[in-house]
Amino acid sequence: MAGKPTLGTVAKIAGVSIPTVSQVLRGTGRISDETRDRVLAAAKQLRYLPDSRAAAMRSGENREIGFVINQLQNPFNAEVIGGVVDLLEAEGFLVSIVDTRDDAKRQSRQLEAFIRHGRGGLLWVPAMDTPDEVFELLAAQGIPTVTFLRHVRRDLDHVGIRDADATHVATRYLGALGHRNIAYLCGTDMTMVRRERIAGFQRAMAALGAKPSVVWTCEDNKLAGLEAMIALRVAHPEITAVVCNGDMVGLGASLALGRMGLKPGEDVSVIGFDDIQDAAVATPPLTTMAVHPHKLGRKLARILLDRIREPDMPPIVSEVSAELTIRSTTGPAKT
Amino acid sequence: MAGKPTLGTVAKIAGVSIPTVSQVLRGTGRISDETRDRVLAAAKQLRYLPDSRAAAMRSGENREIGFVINQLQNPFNAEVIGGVVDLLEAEGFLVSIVDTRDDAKRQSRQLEAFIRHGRGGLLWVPAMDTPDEVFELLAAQGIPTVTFLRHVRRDLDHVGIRDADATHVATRYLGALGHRNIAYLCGTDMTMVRRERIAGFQRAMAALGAKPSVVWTCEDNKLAGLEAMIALRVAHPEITAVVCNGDMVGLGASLALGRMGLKPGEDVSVIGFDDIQDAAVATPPLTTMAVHPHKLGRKLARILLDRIREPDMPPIVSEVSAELTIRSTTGPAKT
DNA sequence: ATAGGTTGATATAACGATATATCAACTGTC
DNA sequence: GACAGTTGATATATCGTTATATCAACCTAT
Repeated sequence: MAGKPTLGTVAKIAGVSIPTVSQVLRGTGRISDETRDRVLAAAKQLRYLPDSRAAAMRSGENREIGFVINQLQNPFNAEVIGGVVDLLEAEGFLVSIVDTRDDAKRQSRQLEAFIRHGRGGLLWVPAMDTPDEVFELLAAQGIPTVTFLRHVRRDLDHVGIRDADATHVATRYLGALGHRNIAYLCGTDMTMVRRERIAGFQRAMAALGAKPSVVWTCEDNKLAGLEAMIALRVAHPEITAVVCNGDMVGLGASLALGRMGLKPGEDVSVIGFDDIQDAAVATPPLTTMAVHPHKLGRKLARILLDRIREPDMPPIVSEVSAELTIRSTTGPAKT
Repeated sequence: MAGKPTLGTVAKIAGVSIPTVSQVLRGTGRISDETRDRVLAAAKQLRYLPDSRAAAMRSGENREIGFVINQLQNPFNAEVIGGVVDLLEAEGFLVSIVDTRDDAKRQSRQLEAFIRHGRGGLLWVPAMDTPDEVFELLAAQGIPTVTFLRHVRRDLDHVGIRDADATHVATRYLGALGHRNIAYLCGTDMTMVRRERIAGFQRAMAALGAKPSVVWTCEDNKLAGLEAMIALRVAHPEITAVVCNGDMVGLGASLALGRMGLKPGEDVSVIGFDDIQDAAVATPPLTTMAVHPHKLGRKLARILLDRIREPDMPPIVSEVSAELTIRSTTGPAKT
C-alpha cells in the first residue's frame, strides 16, 4: 500500500525470486515465456519502476547529469539548456539543473550536493570567484566535468565561444562603417569571458587607430543597458557606436536611444551579443554577434558523453565562433 | 586515485572500522577525541563526501526534491524557482529542476526519471493534457507531491492563484474607468488556469452589462502579444481595453499600440498578469495583476515540507490573490 | 544406464551507507 | 578479587539493486 514497490514486492506477487524479476525486466538471462509474462504483469500492476540509485550503486552505471548554471533567467542560457537536454534525454540521461545566481557560496553547496547525490557527470558555468578548493574537490571525486563559457581550468573539458574574435569582428565592422568613437558596454566582474571580449575590442580599436577607448560599466540586463546608454551619452557625447556584452544590454541601449530621440543605426549604432530570440523581433531588430545556443548546448552534451565513455582522454577544448548578424541597429557613421 | 572516496577508504587511512567513521561524521555514538581527530583528518585529506543515495537507501531519509516546470524561460517561473530554492536549500535540500516545455510525453519521461532516481518530493506544474496514468503512477509510488498553478487533481496538495478573481478585478477596474469594449488576450490551450481567468473576465463583463465579449487568441510571449494586438485592432476597432493572460503578452500589446501610433493608457488600456520585473521598467510601465512570485515559491516549498513531515494529512490547497497594480498603461475611456 | 549439455530458475555476495547488537577493556564498588 | 557499569570501538544485518555462481530438472548421445 504505502511505500514504493520494489523488486521484492514484484517477486512476491509473481511468485518468483528477486533475481528472476531483475533479469526479466532487463532482458538478461534465460527466462521462460510463462514466467516472463507473470513477472511483467506483476510489475505493471504495481507500477513498479526500478530504483536507479540502488542499481547505480551495484552496477556503477549512472545516468544522471547535473547542470550547474549561473543564471537561469538568462534567455541565452535557457536556449543552451534546451540543446543539452534534447541530446542527453534522447540518450537516456536525466539532466537536473541548479542555478548558482553567480554566488560562489551557493555554488559550493550545490556542487557538494550534486557530489553527495551521485551525479554521473557535470556541466558547469563556474560562478565568479570560484575558489580553487572547489576544483580540487571535484577532481578528488573523479566526476566527468565539462565547463561552459568560462574557461577557468585547463585540466577540464571546456566548451566556449571565441570571445576575443567576436568583439574584434564586431568592432572592425563598426570601423568599416566609419565609426571611430566606439564604446564597450559590460559589467565590472572580471570573468575570463569579459577579459577576452575587452581584449578583442581593444585590439580592433588599436588597429583602427582610434583614440583611447571607452569601456563603460553595465549590469547584464535590459534596464541596466538602458540606464548605461543614457549615462554614457551624457559623459561621452562623441560616441557614435557601442558594442555590448549581451543582447539584453544591447536591447536596453537601443531602447534608450529611442527615448532620447535618437535613431539606433542612424545616430548611434549598437551591436549585441548572443542572438537571443528577442533580438530579431525587437524594434528595431538588433545587430548582434550570433552564437547558436541550442547547437552549442548539444555540443556541450556531446563532449560530456565522450568524457564519460573515455575518462582518460586528455582535456578537450571546443570553441565556436560568433557570426556577425547585421540587422537594423548599425549603420554608417554620420559625417 | 581514480574513484570516489568511500567510508571504506577513509576507514583504512584512519585505521578504524567503517561504522566508526560513519559515527564520527554524523556525530553519533561514543567516540574518543583521539580517533575522532584521526577520522576527520583522513576524511578531509581525501575530501570525502558521503553518498546520500546509499545513506537514503538505508535510513529512508531523502533530501532531494524535483521541480517539474512547464517553461523555464518564463520570467515569472524563474522568480518562483528562486523562492522555492531559497527556502529548501536553507533546510538542507537539493532542488533539481527539469523543464517539460509543456510536452506531456517529455513530462512522462522526466517524472519517471525522477521516480527512478528517488526524489523525496516533487513540485509540479502539470503539462497540458497530462494523462491520468501519470497521476496514478505518482500515487503508486507515494511520493509527496505539490502541484503548482494548474489545479488538476483534488487529491494532491496545491498552490495557485485565484485566477477568476484576478481577471474579474482587472475587468471591473477597466469598467470603472468607463470601458465597455474590452477584449481578453490568451492562448487556445484550455488549461484550468485559462478557463478560470476567462470565467472571471466573462462574469465581470456581464456585470458591466457589456456586449458579447471578445476573447482573442495569442501565444504566451511578447512577439505574439504584439501581433495579436495588431490583428485585434483590425478585426475589432471598437475595443478600448485589453486584459492579457500574462505580462509578456501585455508588454507586446503595449508595444504594438506604440507602433500603431496609439498611446497605451490613453487610446487603449492594457492590463497584464504576474508583475514580472520587466513590467515595472517597461515604457510605459505596465498596469498588471501582481502576484509575488518569490513569496509564492516559498509558500510552495513550505507546503511540500509540511507534506513530507506529515504524509497523512488531507490535501492542502492554498490560493493567493493577485493585486491590481496600477501603472501607466490604463486610463479613462475616451468619450 | 551414465556422462555431459542445456534450460530455467535461485543462492549468494557486493555496492556504500546506517542501525542495532555485541564485545573487550577499563572503571569503580564492596 | 568478583561483579556491575561505562567507555570506545567493531560485527552484523539491512536498504534495493545487479553480477556471478550454483543448482535441479530435463534432454541427448553412446
